[in-house]
Amino acid sequence: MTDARKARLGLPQPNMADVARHAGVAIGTVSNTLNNPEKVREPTRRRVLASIDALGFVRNDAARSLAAGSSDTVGIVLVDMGNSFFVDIARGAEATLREHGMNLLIANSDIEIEKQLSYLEVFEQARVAGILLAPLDPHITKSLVSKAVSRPLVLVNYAPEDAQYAGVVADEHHGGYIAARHLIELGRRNLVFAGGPFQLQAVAERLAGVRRAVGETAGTVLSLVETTGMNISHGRTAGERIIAQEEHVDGVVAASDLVAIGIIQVLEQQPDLRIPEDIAVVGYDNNHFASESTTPVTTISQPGEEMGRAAAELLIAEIRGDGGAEKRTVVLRPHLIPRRSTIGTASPADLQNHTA
Amino acid sequence: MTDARKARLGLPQPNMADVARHAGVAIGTVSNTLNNPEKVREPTRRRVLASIDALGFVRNDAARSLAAGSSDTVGIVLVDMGNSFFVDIARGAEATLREHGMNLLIANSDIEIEKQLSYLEVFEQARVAGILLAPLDPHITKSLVSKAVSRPLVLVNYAPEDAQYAGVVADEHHGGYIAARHLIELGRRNLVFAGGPFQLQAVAERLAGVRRAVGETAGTVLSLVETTGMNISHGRTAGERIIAQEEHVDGVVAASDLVAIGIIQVLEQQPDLRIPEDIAVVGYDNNHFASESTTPVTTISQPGEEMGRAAAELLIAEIRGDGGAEKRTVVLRPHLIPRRSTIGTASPADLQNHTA
DNA sequence: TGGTTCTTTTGAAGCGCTTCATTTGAGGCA
DNA sequence: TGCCTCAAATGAAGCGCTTCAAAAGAACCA
Repeated sequence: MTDARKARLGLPQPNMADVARHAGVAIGTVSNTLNNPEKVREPTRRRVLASIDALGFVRNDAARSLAAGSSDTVGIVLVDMGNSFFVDIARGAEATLREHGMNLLIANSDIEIEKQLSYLEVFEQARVAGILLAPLDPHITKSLVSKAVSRPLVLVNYAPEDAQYAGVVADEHHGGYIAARHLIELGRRNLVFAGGPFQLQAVAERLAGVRRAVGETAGTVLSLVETTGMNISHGRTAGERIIAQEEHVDGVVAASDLVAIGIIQVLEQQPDLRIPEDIAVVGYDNNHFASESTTPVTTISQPGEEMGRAAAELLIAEIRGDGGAEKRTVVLRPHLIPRRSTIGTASPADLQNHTA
Repeated sequence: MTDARKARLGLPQPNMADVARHAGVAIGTVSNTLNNPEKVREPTRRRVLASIDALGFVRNDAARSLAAGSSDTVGIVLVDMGNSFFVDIARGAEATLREHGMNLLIANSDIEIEKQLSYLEVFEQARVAGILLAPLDPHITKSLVSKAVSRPLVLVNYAPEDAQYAGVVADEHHGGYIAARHLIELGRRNLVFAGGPFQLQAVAERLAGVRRAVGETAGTVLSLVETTGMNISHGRTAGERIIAQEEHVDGVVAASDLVAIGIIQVLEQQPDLRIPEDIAVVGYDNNHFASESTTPVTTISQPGEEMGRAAAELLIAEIRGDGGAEKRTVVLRPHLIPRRSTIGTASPADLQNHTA
């Protein structure tokens, strides 16, 4: 059977015993050459490595992790691979894991809870070293997580109340704050916050941040335009409501880039309104097309990559850490990316890097 | 050591022997219950399943694939997770694999050859059942592939000349053809093909398709605007060249949506030019923002998901197939998605589904 | 009841690796 | 030379599963 497989693969698929024989050493020495090179004398090591090369040996990870009781692969379950935010998280996590000699395997659950569970189980079966979970909806997640996972796990983009798991989240409040600050610093005093529904936690927090900034500067007023969703058509609706407003609005904080784009599309059709001279718009999320649209949109960039990195760090600590270290929740700050929709054709250089 | 691990995980992590003991059967019976249920008598099976549930047993995949000599997981190496085309491929592959009870693990290589190699090796070490490789640049890939992979492998979006591997590709020629046909059917006779550089194979093929369509209809002329790249700024440059052209152009086939958007941005600034009445524009790739821009862009949609599905089918056949079945290359056709940039505000219903 | 056939269950033999107690051998010192 | 020490190398014992030849049971007929 095995021979049949070998034949089909066309290659002998040598194992450690073959390497050991070829190099004239014991099997344990081959293992040490690979895993504890400092325990093997230089010439011996050389010989073993040469044999590995000669035979084209690739160590069998299944056997390795079976024997060792653990693997050096981490799994991440992403809710939506179509969303660049999650892709950034994966990228960040991967970079950090790589620095620690570990690998990242990605599973795409496409918002379907069932798949999310199924992949959690795949990782569980594979006995991965740890799991990163980037859920979309907190509620759904909650029940998920406690299920079936008996492995180090870190939550990304979701703050667990029960300190059972470590987590990494973005500081939405701060994002709203710096968006509004940016407008205020540009001299705008009549602001609108557009997006919704407000009961979405992220939206609520962004709004709170905006409110704080508005409250800090006397003479600034804020009105709200609540939408039922966060895509372009919702943005258009919001735009029309903004135009219809009695007072002259000179600054808009949109809860997403799509909403911002929709608003801009409507505003641009008004012959007497110029962006940003008459009205400046800030979006949120740094979607690809926020920078690609006719009027590039100033936006709040989620710290996706940093979140991924931080999550990986936490996970590694948890994997290494013997026993129950406290489960921390790391909060990372988004930053502002100034573009034409607020600063016009001015050089963005002097406004760049509002990372703090 | 193992006990320490168990303790740290907080759960006993029972194995098959535990289950067998608990159910009062032999270990082989537990295995059969899971893998060959038809070989186990109903009551016995029930008892075993009950025990599995009671103990919270999760089978160890490392041991499983070590013993069985193969796993039921397939790996895919994506060059660019930020590109929705590749994400679609992964989605399609995943769907098909799932129907066959297999799982898909995604590795993101971010255009870095080194990472691509490294993940190929990870999959190799993990002894995955097979590998899907979706490279970006054919040249790079060629050397890559033959290296280090002794496992069923299917190439997506790259047609291997040497029939060493099966592959799935999109029919670029057809894409160019239907883009031009669409314009011709709308009565346009003075076309431009914009994009480049022309030595990119995909661009060359799309252009060939356009040429064929133009050649088929008497009275239709085609001029070329070659760009040095395929993003929005290249599109703007192309747009200016189109405006400068002496003859009146009434239809444009752009080699990418970004180029199309750039062109549209320039054209829209001409006061006397209306889109699509005076000039219609077709893009390519169905990028997200092609549909989201102010003037939604008619585009050729790559059959990403179908390609993923087809690739998975091929791979499964190869995994199952004993011995060297011929390595096929499946060619899939893209289809047209009509939007405002060519059909204006007309209902797209009667133009939809130009899938053939 | 005994014999025959077919179904179900059993459990030992690996799969290829890591681990670690043990052995080997080199080097230093008297 | 002999003895001791410490570094290097050894190889047997698992890790948890699948497999499969063999044993046990069930079902049937004479």
